[in-house]
Amino acid sequence: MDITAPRGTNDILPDEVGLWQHVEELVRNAAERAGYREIRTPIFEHTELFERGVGEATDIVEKEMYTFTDRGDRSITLRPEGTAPVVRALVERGLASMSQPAKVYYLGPMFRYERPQAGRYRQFHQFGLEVIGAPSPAADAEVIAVPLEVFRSLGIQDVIVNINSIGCPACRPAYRKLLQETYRPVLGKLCPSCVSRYDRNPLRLLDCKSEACRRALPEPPMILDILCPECRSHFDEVRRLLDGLNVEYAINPRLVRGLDYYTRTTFEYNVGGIGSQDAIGGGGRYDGLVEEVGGPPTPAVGVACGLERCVLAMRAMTGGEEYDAPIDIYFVALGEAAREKAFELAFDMRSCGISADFDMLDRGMKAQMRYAGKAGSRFVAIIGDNELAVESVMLKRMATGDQELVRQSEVAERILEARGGAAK
RNA sequence: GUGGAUGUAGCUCAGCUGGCUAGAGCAUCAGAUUGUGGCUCUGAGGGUCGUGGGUUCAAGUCCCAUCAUCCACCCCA
Repeated sequence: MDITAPRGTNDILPDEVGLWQHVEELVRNAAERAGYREIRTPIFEHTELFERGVGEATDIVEKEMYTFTDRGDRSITLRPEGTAPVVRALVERGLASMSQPAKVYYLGPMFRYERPQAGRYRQFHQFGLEVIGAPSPAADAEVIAVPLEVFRSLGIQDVIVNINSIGCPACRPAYRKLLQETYRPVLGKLCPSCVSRYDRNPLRLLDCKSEACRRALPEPPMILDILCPECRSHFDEVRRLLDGLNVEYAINPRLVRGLDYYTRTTFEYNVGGIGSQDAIGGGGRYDGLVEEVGGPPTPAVGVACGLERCVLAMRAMTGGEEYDAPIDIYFVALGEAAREKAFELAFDMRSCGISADFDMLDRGMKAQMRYAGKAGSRFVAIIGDNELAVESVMLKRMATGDQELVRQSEVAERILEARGGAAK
C-alpha cells in the first residue's frame, strides 16, 4: 500500500460516522434553538482575507496556512478558521440589508499546516456561532453559553470556562505600552519567540508557557485593572449575565488569543482527559473585523469549537459508542427466482419508508442470515420456492426468533406496525 | 519548526543476546445432515516484517536515512 491519507487527516469510517452525525445533530439543535441559522461558505478563499482578517503576525497566517496559486494566478488559501469567511460572505452579500443582528452558525472542515498530535490535525472540523451587529454584552454571554449546552448534551463534563477582556482600541495601546515598560528590563532573559513578540504583540508574552519566561517575567500589570470605563462595564455586564445563568467560569487575565481580530471579551473552554490539546473551543468579540474586511463598522462576537476534540472528550467520559443505524428488514433469498423477488420487495419496502437490504453476493442462506444479524436487522424475510408459490414470505423477528408466513403484500404493513409499537 | 518514543497480517500484539518455509487472538470467508443469525468446533485466505540504503556467510532482529503514528514543546479547535 503506497498511497495513504495525507498526514494529519482522518477517515471517518461507517462504524464511527454515527457518532459524528449524533454530535452534528446536537450542535444544529442547540444553535437553531438559540436563533442561529446555518451559513455555508467556500472551503477556500483569497489569501488576503485571512492575512487581513486573522492578522499578518499570527502563527496561523505566518506558518500554518495551506496556500497555493491557482491556474488563474490567484493566491488561494484553504480556510484555517471560520469567522473571517463568514464575515466576508455577509458583507459581500449585503449585511446592511439583513435583519440585525445577523446570527449564523457553521459546521465544517478547517485546514492548518501543523505538526499533528492527539487532538490536533491538519484537516479538522469546527462548529461556530457568530453574532454580527450586536454590541450588547448579552451577545457575548449567549455565545459563551450556547456551546456549553452542546457540551452538556454530548455528555462532556467538567468544562472549564476561562474568560478575559483584552480591551479595545481606546485602552489597549496604553496597556501595551505599560507591558513593554515592565518587560524591558528582562528582555535579555526571555525566550526567542517572546523577544520577537515584544514589539509586535506584547500581549502574547502573558501566556508564554516557557519555564524561563515564567521565572524571568515580573508580575505584569493586568489589563483588567486599566480597562477604559466602557470596556470595564461591558465585561462586568457579561459576567453578571453568566452568573444569572449559573455558568461557572474563571477569570483568567492571562488569556490572550492567537487571532488578531479580538477585542474586549475573549474566552476558552478546557477539558481534562484528552491530552495536552485541551481547549475544545474558544472565541471572543471582534468589533473591528467587519470593517477590516470592507464592511461598515459593526460590533460582533463569535465562538468556534473543535469537533475532533469534542469527540475525544466524549470518548474519555463515556465511551461514546452505539450509534448504529440498524435496518428494518433483510431479505434472504434461495434460488434465482427468489432473488429477483427479494430485489423487488426491498425496493417496495424502501418506497414505504422502511429500510431494507438483500444479498447481492449469491451466498448461501447461512451467510445471508449472519450478514442480517450483524447488520442489526430487526426482521428477516426468507423467500424460497415454498414462499414464492403462495406469494408470501417467512417473516422472522430477529430479537425473539419467532417467525410466521406473511403475504408479500402485507409485509410493509407488518413492519410499520411493529415499529410504531416499539419504543422509538 | 524542536525534542523523545514507536512502526511485524484489516485490528491488538508475540518473535530470547541476528540463523532454517514469520506466529497468536479478534475480524473476514467457507464448512460442521440437504431452508434459518447471535454460542461452539474445524478449516481457508491475508504479511516484500513502514520504505530505502548499509554491516554480515546470514537481519523482523544491528547501523544510517526517510516516511508515518503517538507524546511533549509550540500553537490552538
